[in-house]
Amino acid sequence: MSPKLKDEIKQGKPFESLEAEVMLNVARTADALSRGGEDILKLVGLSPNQYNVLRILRGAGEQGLCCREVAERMVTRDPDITRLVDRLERRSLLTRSRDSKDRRIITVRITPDGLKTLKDLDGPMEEYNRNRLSHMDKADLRKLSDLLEAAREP
Amino acid sequence: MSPKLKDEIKQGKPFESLEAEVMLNVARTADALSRGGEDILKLVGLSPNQYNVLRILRGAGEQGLCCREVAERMVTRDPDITRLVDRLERRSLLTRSRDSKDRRIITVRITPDGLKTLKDLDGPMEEYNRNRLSHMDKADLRKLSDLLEAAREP
DNA sequence: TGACAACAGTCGTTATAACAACTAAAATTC
DNA sequence: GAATTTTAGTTGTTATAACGACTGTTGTCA
Repeated sequence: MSPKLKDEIKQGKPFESLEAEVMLNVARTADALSRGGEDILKLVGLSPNQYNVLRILRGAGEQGLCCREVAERMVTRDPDITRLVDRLERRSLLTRSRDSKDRRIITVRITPDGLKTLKDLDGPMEEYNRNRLSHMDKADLRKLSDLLEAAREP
Repeated sequence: MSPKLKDEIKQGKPFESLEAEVMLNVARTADALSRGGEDILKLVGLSPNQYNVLRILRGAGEQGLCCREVAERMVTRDPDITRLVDRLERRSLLTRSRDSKDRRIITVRITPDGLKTLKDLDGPMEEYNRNRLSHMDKADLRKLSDLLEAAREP
């Protein structure tokens, strides 16, 4: 049975269109692929969004970023950066400091504790990523990645 | 600049691997594509999961489904079907009834109100799906859909 | 048949997401 | 340069998601 037909049966009705099929498959696949990573994050008590913020801050380095910049770089939007940052600050994984020039701005920086937490996760996460997709060859992975970027373009 | 390099800069660090890049792109794309649909659902006060349950029940027809079956067919997992169904029942979009043979089972069925709600959404949702992906040709959409299914296979 | 395992669903609790109104500071405009 | 708009972030509230323990029912098997 074709994979498409299998999904039609699962879903209980045929796809309205190819576009709808893609929409559904993107959502399904995102959910399926994210599970393993989330399980790893649970071991250290981080949500996917918290992990994402820490990685963004690691990338930003010592100068840190303001809340708005963090929000813009997130994989999935989060309308409540304030409290997301709150929780990480409480756990000493990052620091907040008010900018002296523009006093509206709060600069957020990762701490050594935050860096250590990420470092502990790097290996397991990368291993999971590789294993989870090890059944696909490089060419298909490259193609998939490019098509995904194209899909969200406009 | 290549799309890949652009993402590296956005993310603040290079990808560890092609697999990690795919993981990230699936998540990013799922988020980006889902926004428009969620906006449409907000107009009638449904969450994506609630909408998904109603569509599953429409597909199931008059015989309905038990909670476990609904959960299995969902696009994204939801560990709390009970209260998801609670909310829809309170709004008279579905009904619950206990199976007389196996008294553990609760059968869930969509109501005329539920069907009407879905019917009102069909047009706008399908239009959004088509528009959102209208910049891609059919061959690429087909390829993308197939690669996504392959990715979540094992 | 009586103990035990498996299953279907519920419920209590905590944490997080979503929505909207709000404060404070800086930039614009007239 | 006072009034307005924009920007950055916070906070209050409600709804939903996540986690785990729990109840009632059926199936299994010694």
